[in-house]
Amino acid sequence: MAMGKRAQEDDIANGNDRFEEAFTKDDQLELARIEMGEVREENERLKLYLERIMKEYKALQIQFFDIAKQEDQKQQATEDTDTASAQELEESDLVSLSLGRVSGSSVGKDEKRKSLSGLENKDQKINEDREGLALSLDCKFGAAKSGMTESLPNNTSPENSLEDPKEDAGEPPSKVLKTMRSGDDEVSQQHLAKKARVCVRASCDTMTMNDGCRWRKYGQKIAKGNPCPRAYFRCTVAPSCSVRKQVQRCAEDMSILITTYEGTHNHPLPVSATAMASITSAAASMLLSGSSTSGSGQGSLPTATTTDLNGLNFYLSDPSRSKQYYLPNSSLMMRSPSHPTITLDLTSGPAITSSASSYLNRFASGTARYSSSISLNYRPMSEPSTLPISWGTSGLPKYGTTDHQPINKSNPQEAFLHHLPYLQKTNYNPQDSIAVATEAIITNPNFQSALTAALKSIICTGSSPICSGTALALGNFQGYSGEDVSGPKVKLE
DNA sequence: CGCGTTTGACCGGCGC
DNA sequence: GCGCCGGTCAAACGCG
Repeated sequence: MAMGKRAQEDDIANGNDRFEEAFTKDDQLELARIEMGEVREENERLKLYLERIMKEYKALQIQFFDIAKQEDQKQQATEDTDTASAQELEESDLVSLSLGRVSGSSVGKDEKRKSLSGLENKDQKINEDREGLALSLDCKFGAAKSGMTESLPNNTSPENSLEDPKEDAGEPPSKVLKTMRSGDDEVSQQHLAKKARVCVRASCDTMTMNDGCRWRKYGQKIAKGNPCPRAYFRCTVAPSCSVRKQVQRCAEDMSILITTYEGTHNHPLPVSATAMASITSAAASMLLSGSSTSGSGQGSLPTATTTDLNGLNFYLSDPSRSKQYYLPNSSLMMRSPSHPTITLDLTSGPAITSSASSYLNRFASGTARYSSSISLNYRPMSEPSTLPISWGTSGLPKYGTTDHQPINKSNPQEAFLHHLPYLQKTNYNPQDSIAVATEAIITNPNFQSALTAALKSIICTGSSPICSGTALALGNFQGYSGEDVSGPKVKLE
């Protein structure tokens, strides 16, 4: 009997254990369900946003075609042979090919179009895996698409190339272009891609701004209007890479370094180089797709527009129309009218005294919107404390390999490369990522980048803050080949 | 010796 | 046509 009693007690104890075990399991299940529900809700929200944007896009598309039609008729009627008209023709090519450059009231419309077409290009692979997402989708911008694929400075391609080198046709887009349209358009597209430039302004005390790439200096000139010499660099990561950059100090504020990138990388980039590539990529894609702008409503800038890209501050100029709005004293940027240039202002300080800088400052103020989550200020190495602990002392992420390119030994002071702005995101809260990303979708003119940010933030939520933060800050994340974020398991229905 | 920088020469586009 | 100017080339040079 005693045995039986003990056995009973044991049974009870075991029963309690099992009960507790079952209870905890149920609890976990319940928690998981709740989490799933939350995720679903988020997905639903995103879905709604996307649907709304698609609706707007379609409406704008219709309007755009009407406008384009009218413009064509006008041009045929007023065809002229002087140089001015030649420029206009070039512009019209831009419009017809990349669905971008449209002046006046239609700018805002193009913006979305471009954004979507860019999205189509960039996130195509992702979209293929997501039936419901259907983002790009029906944006059949024929030539525009081809223009994007090619012209999107590789900036995207470098990253893409890490994922899928096959897609990286390399810089000369001619192959891609050949798939669309013929002769003249092809030429103009190539011309456009070749001329597109992304100008980065950053407060920097060193000789050059280290962007992670390896550069070889091939020339130096004293440009008119600026006592500071302009240095010319060529990418040496790959012999065939034709990417070039110009580095020059701002004549008005010697602490500001102006770096202008031109061309597209046709090779995988080192991890440390994907940062600037991502930024310039988004900027260039915006530029080449004729983007516009959150700034359009702020003032009357007939030829210059601005926009925020994930909080980054872009200043877009259309030199083909007029360059007078472009930093007047910076010969680096305004010299060549045939070079559409987009300026990314990473200077946080009060600025420069030129009239144009007031634009930059004004637009910079718009960036504050995201400042709580993303720090965009470029800081020199002397402020290591600003880096999240998760980042190594070098500023490099600790995940992945150490496969970054060695710093140019000729410019040891370039070590601050790793302090690229988007890495500075310090107060990142993963739970805010979705909210921020969705806000980006709604407000960001560069839909492509915004959407990527949203997806990546979702994908990365729950993983390391680095992942989330970086993804959020980056428009393109493909460069981080070490992280398996390219094969998202998240599904947006 | 290899790699990168320096620097004067050269080329081409553009405006007058 | 000419000159200006930005951009590039390539030989010379420096450095490790």
